[in-house]
Amino acid sequence: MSEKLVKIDRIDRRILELLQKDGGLSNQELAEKVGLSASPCLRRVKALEEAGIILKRVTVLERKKLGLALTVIILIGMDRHTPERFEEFESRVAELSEVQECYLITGQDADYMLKVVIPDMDAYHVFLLNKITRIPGVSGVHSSFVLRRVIDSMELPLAYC
Amino acid sequence: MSEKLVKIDRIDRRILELLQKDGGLSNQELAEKVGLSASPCLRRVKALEEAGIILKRVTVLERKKLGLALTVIILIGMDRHTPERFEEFESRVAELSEVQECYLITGQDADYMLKVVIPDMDAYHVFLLNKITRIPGVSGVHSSFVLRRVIDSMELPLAYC
DNA sequence: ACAAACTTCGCAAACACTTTGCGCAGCGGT
DNA sequence: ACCGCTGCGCAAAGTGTTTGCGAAGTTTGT
Repeated sequence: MSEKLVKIDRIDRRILELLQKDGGLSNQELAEKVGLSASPCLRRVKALEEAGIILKRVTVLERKKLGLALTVIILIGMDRHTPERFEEFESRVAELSEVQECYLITGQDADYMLKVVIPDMDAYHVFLLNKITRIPGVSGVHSSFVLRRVIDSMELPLAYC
Repeated sequence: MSEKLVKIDRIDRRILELLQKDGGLSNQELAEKVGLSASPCLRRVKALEEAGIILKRVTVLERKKLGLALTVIILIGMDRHTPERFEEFESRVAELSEVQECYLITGQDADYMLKVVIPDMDAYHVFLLNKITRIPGVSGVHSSFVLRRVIDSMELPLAYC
């Protein structure tokens, strides 16, 4: 992690746009799409990785094919707002593979927002009772079930660069 | 999209686990990690793609390096629950590059949950006023700001397979 | 229990892509 | 106009991917 500075020009932005959408693009395909030959294109991608702008590649799987039909948004309130409570909660949540996202958030109603992926209601019931409500400090839990996935990605808006 | 059936054995599961974490793994590295030679490993990955279990690869970028310091969870209520309202809302939201996630959810307080990534409060203010509240039918909007990102991934739990 | 049919492996050859060194062109500052 | 810097493309060398094929192990049917 040398973390050098990189000034992102039009071509870099295009590279980031394309790679965000398709991380499986070969360097050659990418080069062609941005109008460069393979070597400068690869050097740019490497530089973006060096700079820490490109973090990693991941593979996205289809949840339904894996029997994970249910996605739940959970809002959780804590009884006391002490660092110990938060640390305990966070390390316990980090152990749970069903939790895809967990954020500490502002707001009077909730302290944490979780996104959980799980096979069905039965499994969710077990998950909630045995995993979430067992964590010390958890006082209020509100579950919202996802009916429709309008947008679900990790793409960042590059328009502000 | 032939979408053939695939029975996921122990090795397939391992492949999916590894690829979820690091989509940039070469087939050779992957093969070594799962204890296979390159050719059967590649054939399995291809089969998982064919079956639609592996959806795509994406590249994850570092938001802070791109000047996107703020993440907001927005809960939105609609005035009338008609299909037209929902369709209009969803197609308008799909146009907004700042919106990373958008789900139609159950619950009395809100109809939609959005996750928005944006540079700062000023930009968010503009975004909310010019983009979100302008969409017909949006009646209640509640913003929660992300203070800490405990978990943020797209990994699915493979323990249920 | 045995054989046919099927599955899945590893090896090796053919092929393709990635990666590096190098020379050249364009640009900004003096 | 010249020097230095940056970034490009070409080409060669190095790696990785991909395919065909025979062997080994497993299941199915008789």
